[in-house]
Amino acid sequence: MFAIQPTSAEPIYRQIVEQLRRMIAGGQLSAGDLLPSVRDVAGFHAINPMTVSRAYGMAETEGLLERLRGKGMAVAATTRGNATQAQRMTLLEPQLQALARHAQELELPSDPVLRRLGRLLED
Amino acid sequence: MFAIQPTSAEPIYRQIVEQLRRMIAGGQLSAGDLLPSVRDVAGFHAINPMTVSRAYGMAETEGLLERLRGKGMAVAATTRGNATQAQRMTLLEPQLQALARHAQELELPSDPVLRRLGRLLED
Amino acid sequence: MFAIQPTSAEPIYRQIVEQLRRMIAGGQLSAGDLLPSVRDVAGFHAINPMTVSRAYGMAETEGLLERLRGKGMAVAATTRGNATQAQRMTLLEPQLQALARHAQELELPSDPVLRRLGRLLED
Amino acid sequence: MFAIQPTSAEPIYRQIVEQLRRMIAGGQLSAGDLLPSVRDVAGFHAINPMTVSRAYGMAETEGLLERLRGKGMAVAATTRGNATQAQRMTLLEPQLQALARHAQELELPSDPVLRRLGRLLED
DNA sequence: GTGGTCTAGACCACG
DNA sequence: GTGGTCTAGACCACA
Repeated sequence: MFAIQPTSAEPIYRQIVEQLRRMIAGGQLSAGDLLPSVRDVAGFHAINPMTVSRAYGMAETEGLLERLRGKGMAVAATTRGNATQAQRMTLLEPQLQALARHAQELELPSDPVLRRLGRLLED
Repeated sequence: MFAIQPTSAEPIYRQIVEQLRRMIAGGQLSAGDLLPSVRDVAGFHAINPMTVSRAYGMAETEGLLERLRGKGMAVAATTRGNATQAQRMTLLEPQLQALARHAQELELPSDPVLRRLGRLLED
Repeated sequence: MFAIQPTSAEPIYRQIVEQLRRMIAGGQLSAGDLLPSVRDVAGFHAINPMTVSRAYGMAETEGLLERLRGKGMAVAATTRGNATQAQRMTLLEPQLQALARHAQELELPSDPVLRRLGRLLED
Repeated sequence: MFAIQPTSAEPIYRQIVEQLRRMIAGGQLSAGDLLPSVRDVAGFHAINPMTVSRAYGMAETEGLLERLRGKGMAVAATTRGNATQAQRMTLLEPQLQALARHAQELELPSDPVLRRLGRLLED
């Protein structure tokens, strides 16, 4: 369900929240879709349930999810969902800018960087 | 001298270390080059000297820099420097993979992502 | 817990790191062992928590320790631990050479030096 | 003349002062003996003349050396020189205690440590 | 409860 | 002038 890297410098709870944000914006998750339970996610990835709970809680605060009593968490009905392509590009912009800056610091020409990214995007 | 974003989630000292790593690998800094003093960097960016000192210290531990007693820090002579393009691509790989994964979660087609990155790389 | 001499010329944080290195190599600390918290060590020895934190951080960089998020620092699982006697002798070699050189500069015969060391090793 | 390790953590000036102290206590240097000039020592070891000068100055302050105008530095006449063996052992005691503690932390038995030191003392 | 980061400022070591 | 170490204390991130 989620791609989680416990070793990453990025905190686990944020990996989950941002992944949710992207999957909802991208339409992979639609309003009303039920999310896996805190216990399931925590058990599957061997992480602390409190961490998953916190991520769900923050996503709820943000309006991405809503709590369905007795059933779990679901994608919020109010979510606009499936944002326009331009809106989704905006979410990627900071990472694109950081990547470009780093490539320049490495004195890498555009071509190999674009080709490598193109290949990764095909998968 | 360094591009520092105090608001970023990435700690300042690590921003400096990683920037050093890239600039040395990219050849913008060559073995023997003297770095700006801790006090200069701290004053210029209005950050605490200890933060800069910590970054320099870690870069020294990593073998990127060496201390010239009484003169300051310099790019280490042992540094291979100016790594091959393939080696430099390796430093960018994790970011490329993360970017590709996020683009897919956003259900973005390759084309606009590659075009946007291409434009950023031209600057 | 740790033997710390605040008056020594050797910085406190390095005293801690090197002691960790020896105790792990010697098997007194085993992979997975939880270390006393930064605050405990700092309080016990009346030193600044940041000093301890710095020592732990360097030991982590060196691969001796690993951070268990929210639980503290533990001896790294990857540590070979309990090195062979020959490997442990290697860690002592520089000090042995310095001691021998100093004894010679003092024109001290081997015998009293060895006897004194022997007595100290019995404790 | 002096055994100097520029890479050591111990500052160069102190390496010189302590070596002087030991060689005078051990009788290898006698009252009146002329020391090599600052320029010679600095040139030979490729270190900063100011460092040597500082070491000589501290040794003078300590009463080990005296300045002979126009001739250079010499071992002070007032120096008791050639201390008793017990006095010289005292100068080695801190290092012996540190070594013993480290050997114990490494869980090394006395025997190999003493044998290795014995061999080094024979050279 | 853990550790991490940063600040402001002091003092030291070295050249 | 350089960097190194330490303190006291604040605030954050994570579990």
